[in-house]
Amino acid sequence: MGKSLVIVESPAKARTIAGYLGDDYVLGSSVGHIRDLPSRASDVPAAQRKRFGALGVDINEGFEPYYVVSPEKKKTISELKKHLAKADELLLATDEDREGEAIAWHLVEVLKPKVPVRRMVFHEITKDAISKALDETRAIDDRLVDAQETRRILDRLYGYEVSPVLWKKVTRGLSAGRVQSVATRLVVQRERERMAFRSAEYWDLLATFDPGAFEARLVALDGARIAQGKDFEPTTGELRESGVVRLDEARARTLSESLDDATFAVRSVEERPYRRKPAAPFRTATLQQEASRKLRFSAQTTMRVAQRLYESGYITYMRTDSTTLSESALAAARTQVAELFGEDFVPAKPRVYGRAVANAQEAHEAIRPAGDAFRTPKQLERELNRDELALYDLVWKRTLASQMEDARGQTVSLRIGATSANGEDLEFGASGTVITFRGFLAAYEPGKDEPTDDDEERVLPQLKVGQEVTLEALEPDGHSTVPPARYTEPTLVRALEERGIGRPSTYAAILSTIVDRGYVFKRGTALVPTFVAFSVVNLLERHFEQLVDFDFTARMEHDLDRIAAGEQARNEWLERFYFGNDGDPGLHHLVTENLDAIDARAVNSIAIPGSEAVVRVGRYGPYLEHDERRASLPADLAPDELTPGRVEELAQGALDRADSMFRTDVAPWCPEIF
DNA sequence: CAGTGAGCGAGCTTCCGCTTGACTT
Repeated sequence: MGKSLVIVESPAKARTIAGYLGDDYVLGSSVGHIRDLPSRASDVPAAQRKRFGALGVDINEGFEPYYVVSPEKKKTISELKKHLAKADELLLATDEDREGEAIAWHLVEVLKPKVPVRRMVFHEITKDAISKALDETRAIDDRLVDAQETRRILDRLYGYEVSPVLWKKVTRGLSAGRVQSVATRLVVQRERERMAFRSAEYWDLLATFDPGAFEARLVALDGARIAQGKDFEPTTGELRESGVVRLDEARARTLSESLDDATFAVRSVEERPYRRKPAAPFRTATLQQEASRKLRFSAQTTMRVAQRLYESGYITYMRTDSTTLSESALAAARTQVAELFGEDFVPAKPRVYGRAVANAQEAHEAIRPAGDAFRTPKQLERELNRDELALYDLVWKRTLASQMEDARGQTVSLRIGATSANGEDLEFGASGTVITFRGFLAAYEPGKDEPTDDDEERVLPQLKVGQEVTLEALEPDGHSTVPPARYTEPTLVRALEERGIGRPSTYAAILSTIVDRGYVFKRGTALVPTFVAFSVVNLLERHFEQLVDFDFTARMEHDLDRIAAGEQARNEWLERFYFGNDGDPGLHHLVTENLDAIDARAVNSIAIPGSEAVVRVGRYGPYLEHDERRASLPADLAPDELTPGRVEELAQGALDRADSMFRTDVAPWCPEIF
């Protein structure tokens, strides 16, 4: 008698909470969303099909959605109904964010409870937080539900209206969406930069001095700074700044030889304190980044392993945008740091990390070891497999480090001067860091995408101004500038997260989507765009510019907040997006009347910098068009590898093999395009 | 009667975000 049904989203969470609540409570889980818009018209009953059409939204009647319960969810719902029949109260404990609020609302709509319904929310799974949540229940926030529904409908309209444009103008089966199209655009833009990149060569001198056999580089010649990589314009390879000296190989060799009899003396010693703070505890995006750098896990692997750790009670929830630790977690971390490293490593006050991300909803804690006392990885060696243990180790170390003291030390910068045989003044520079107190570094060193010399710990000898040093070795050293690196899984996720695009639950899925659609392929860890991606991005940039603007989602989020606050009407907002107003044509117009304005041949033509040839994307894939001739392109060719030289080679290859050579004035590949 | 081919019409592709199995490889 008198039992309450508590519904959460995750079955694992239900199990945990059941332990904190007494026998008066029955736990159920929705296993995520329980209803959604139909994915195709045939999922809508025939009688409703005319009204809701293929969109599942009645665009003429207040953008009313038609929701369907998918077959896989029928069982979940019947189980919840069974529990509800025996309960005399329903507590909706879905996550406290936009999606969680909507799930709660859908549950009420579908379960049609006859007993009182209350909404309860908590952001951490501790006994205190849950009992407090029981005392502070509220009603469902209908405005927040409105905001979620608006988001859902916007994504449906965008995805289901723009994708067919791509089928008509590029190739069947393609897709566009608020998230995937921006992700694809980022990857394409980076490749365009690489294609436009012109390398520059520059030289300097690398000296080794005694005492200490330390290395120093030539930094100035007659008072002018020696050019480094960052001084060159990426698209021209030209020097950006005029007061800078660029050395070529000959000059570097001459300079080197002119120092044979020179004396070298310390000109300056600059000592600065070094201090470095630990990074915040993990959220989904940073966990994916570090697991990629340190464990070489894909985003998908990281999430799969984290899911297992979460379900077995080793870590807290892994899909989160929050870096907050609960009070009990802070205490656990501080206690363990004191035990393992000593009191010196515990800061006077717990460290607090602010909101790290745009559009964070912070419905959960940071990702950390579960429980009120953290188990060490060593204690778990027998129960976890290799991948699980490695990921747990990462989470555990990062959590402890986040509650440890700063690393402290000294940075020393040296300048060493000499005069060449030709009377030129040369200055060499070296810097080193000595860490005197390791602080958080004792537990955890953040990974890097590309290791650099600067942040290596390097010890320089104690030297005084005026002191002479001996030249042990002197080598001219050549460098060339490199194009911006391609995105990898974690760097693309970071770029999206920075712009508030996508959610923790979707980061890994976004990567699969753009790969599955044939927009991106992986070469090692690098994400390489296909020529089809270039076509799609061309089309979207030229004809749906505002939709692929990098700030589109941020603006949407801002508007959804206004809807949630009751400052903006849902229908007005959707009306404007879809049907437009003053000057803005709206999406509907762009995908219907304006369709003829999209020149398929133009968007499917990709110019090759420095070459007369163009790549065209046809129904059967990309090919090269050059001098009225066509040549097919190898499927694994990266766009930036299509240099003018490679174009010649491919064109020649096509000529040599008459069977694969074809003329441009016959056999149209695609009626729309040619 | 069997095989071929032209012509026509119908159906399909697609979004984001929440959560796990159930499934195959």
